[in-house]
Amino acid sequence: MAEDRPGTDGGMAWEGISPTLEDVAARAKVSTATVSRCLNAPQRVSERTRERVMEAVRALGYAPHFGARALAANRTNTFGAIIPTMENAIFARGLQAFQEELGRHGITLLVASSSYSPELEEEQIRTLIARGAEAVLLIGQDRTPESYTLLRRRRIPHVVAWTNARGEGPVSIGFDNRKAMAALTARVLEQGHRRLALVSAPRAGNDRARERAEGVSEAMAAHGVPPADLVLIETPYSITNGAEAFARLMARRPRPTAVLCGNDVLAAGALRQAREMGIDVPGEVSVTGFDDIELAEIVTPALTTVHVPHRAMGAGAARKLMALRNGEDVGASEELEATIVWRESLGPAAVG
Amino acid sequence: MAEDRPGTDGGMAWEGISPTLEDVAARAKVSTATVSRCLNAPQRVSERTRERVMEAVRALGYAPHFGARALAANRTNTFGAIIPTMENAIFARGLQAFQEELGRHGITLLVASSSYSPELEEEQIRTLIARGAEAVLLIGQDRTPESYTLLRRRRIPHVVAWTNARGEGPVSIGFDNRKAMAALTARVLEQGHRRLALVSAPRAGNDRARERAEGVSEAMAAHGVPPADLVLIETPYSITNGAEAFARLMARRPRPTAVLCGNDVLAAGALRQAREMGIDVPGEVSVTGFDDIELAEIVTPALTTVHVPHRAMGAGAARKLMALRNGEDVGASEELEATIVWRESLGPAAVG
DNA sequence: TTGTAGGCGTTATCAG
DNA sequence: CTGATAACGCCTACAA
Repeated sequence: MAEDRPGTDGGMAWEGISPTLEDVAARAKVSTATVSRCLNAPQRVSERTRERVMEAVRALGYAPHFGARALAANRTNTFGAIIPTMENAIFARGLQAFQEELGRHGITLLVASSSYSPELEEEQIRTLIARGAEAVLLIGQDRTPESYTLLRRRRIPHVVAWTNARGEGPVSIGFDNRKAMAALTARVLEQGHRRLALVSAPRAGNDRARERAEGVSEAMAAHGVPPADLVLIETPYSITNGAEAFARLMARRPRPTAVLCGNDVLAAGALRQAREMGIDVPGEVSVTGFDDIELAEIVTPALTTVHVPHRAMGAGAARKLMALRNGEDVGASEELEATIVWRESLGPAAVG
Repeated sequence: MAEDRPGTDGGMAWEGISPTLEDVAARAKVSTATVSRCLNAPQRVSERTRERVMEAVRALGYAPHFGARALAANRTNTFGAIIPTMENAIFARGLQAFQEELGRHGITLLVASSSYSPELEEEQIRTLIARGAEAVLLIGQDRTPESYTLLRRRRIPHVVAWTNARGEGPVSIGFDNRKAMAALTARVLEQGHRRLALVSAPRAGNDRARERAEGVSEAMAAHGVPPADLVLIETPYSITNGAEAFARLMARRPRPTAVLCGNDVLAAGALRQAREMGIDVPGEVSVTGFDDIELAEIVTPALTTVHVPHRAMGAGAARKLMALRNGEDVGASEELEATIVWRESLGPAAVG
């Protein structure tokens, strides 16, 4: 049963191996060049031959070899994105919008995650480049200098999102984390809270976390509360970690009356722990989040948080990158607004 | 400043273009073959030359061209996975485990999402194949016949997860959706509930949803409750949809006393709506979920749900695929256990 | 241990 | 409109 090679026999080609341009050409009795044209510039081929070729393509189940195409044409129609994590939904909506916008223009997205590690991110950048990413979306500003060197050397357009970078450096599209967190903190202070705690993500290698923490201090100072009084716990984003951090905070005497969380996931964990400990939110303690993901309105009590323009950032980043790839100018960085969403988890400070 | 070409000058290479093996070879004064060996089989190169080569690699920031490598070596060390959606966390944990297991063996993962559309999935399969995926993870059993044809023709190992497929067809690793849902329904019935409702994902093209619905009917029949009495609403997985479905159910007279949801996300929506409508759960109505994602223990009341062995499926699928790719035999399909997690959202049926 | 050279599947530049 | 043919960057016998 084992035949030799498919060769140019007009019969059923041997199944089991990826057909190539040559196989299609043989079956359609044309040259490989013509097949290639049928696929890439159909209008440059006569109707009759095109039909014959397409028929052969279908019959053989032919699909062009991506690597070979990248090699020969030096283009891939592929963009890359590196996000810190896929484990929670923080980046899901933004990435979805990014993807949709690219998809509309026939561009494929390659996603990698860095686990909040600059070294890992540098590695991922290398991988994306090797795989032919023509443009790259990055989150935030903290990364190794080599990461930027790599991208610049290869002339690969890149944009940083989830942050607002003034001045030189890469083009950014995002919001001012410090300003947003300061505004939220101001609201908390206006409710009479003076003993504040912040559950932050580890700030090393995470400029968003750092800026949010700075925002808290800034607002405290502006309201005449010594920033040094802030109780700060660093812990990676996860519900469990949020719960643990909250428990530790509640063990202090005196207790903080407001617990600000670096994002909604930590805040959800804090709420779970509060319920478990029988602590009333916001009656005894207020809790706030950051991001306004769907989770924020599901939990009880619903979270007061900062609404981040996820979709706008994702779509905007896609448009900027496509423009850059096409050699157009996209101007300076773009600042979007983050707004405060007041829900039930923030209330007035208890007397005393 | 514009030089001609980098050539073999020993000085600083011209920055701005991706260096190739040849560039590295020139700088290290060896042949391209030696550089290639340094990268792929370091032990076959003398210490001295290897150092020189690696130094050149670093200096030039060289990274091998993925496409070229795939073309020449006919291997990519890349696996693919197609999941129905990235929008909610249903598949996050399983995929994470899948990825970790692959990463341990130096394999890169390409992820695509099908939006629960068999046609889109077929398209994604083509794309993954074209990009060199050497093995593919799929979710569930419903797909176009062509999808399987494509994979078989190319001899691409594939495994289906999140389901348990007996008999012929592709190897599977997962749990029995029907059995799990039947077990959960039995618990509900034992609590005295007789007016049941099911909020399911659209069953067309989704065997897991179909089997779960069948499980409900099966358990009802076994308990002497006419399956025809089941009120069924189909709606895509999302919190908002879950909330809307719940509202519609509560508008019926008589109301169902237990609302089973096809997954935790829908159930979370139902709970939100219940709170909004001032309906007590489980006092007036019981609600159950499916999946046991983190969300399930965050919501109020915490969800009674089916714990799905996400991580075990992901890791197991990775091991099976790697074995298959290496030509080993992996035996038949593997059935894992899904267990019921009893939390607060399920209680006894109100009298009357 | 190292170098030479052919080929992987595709695109693109030429002639016909 | 179609067909040769030379790249593209890398791997791998095969030779030295």
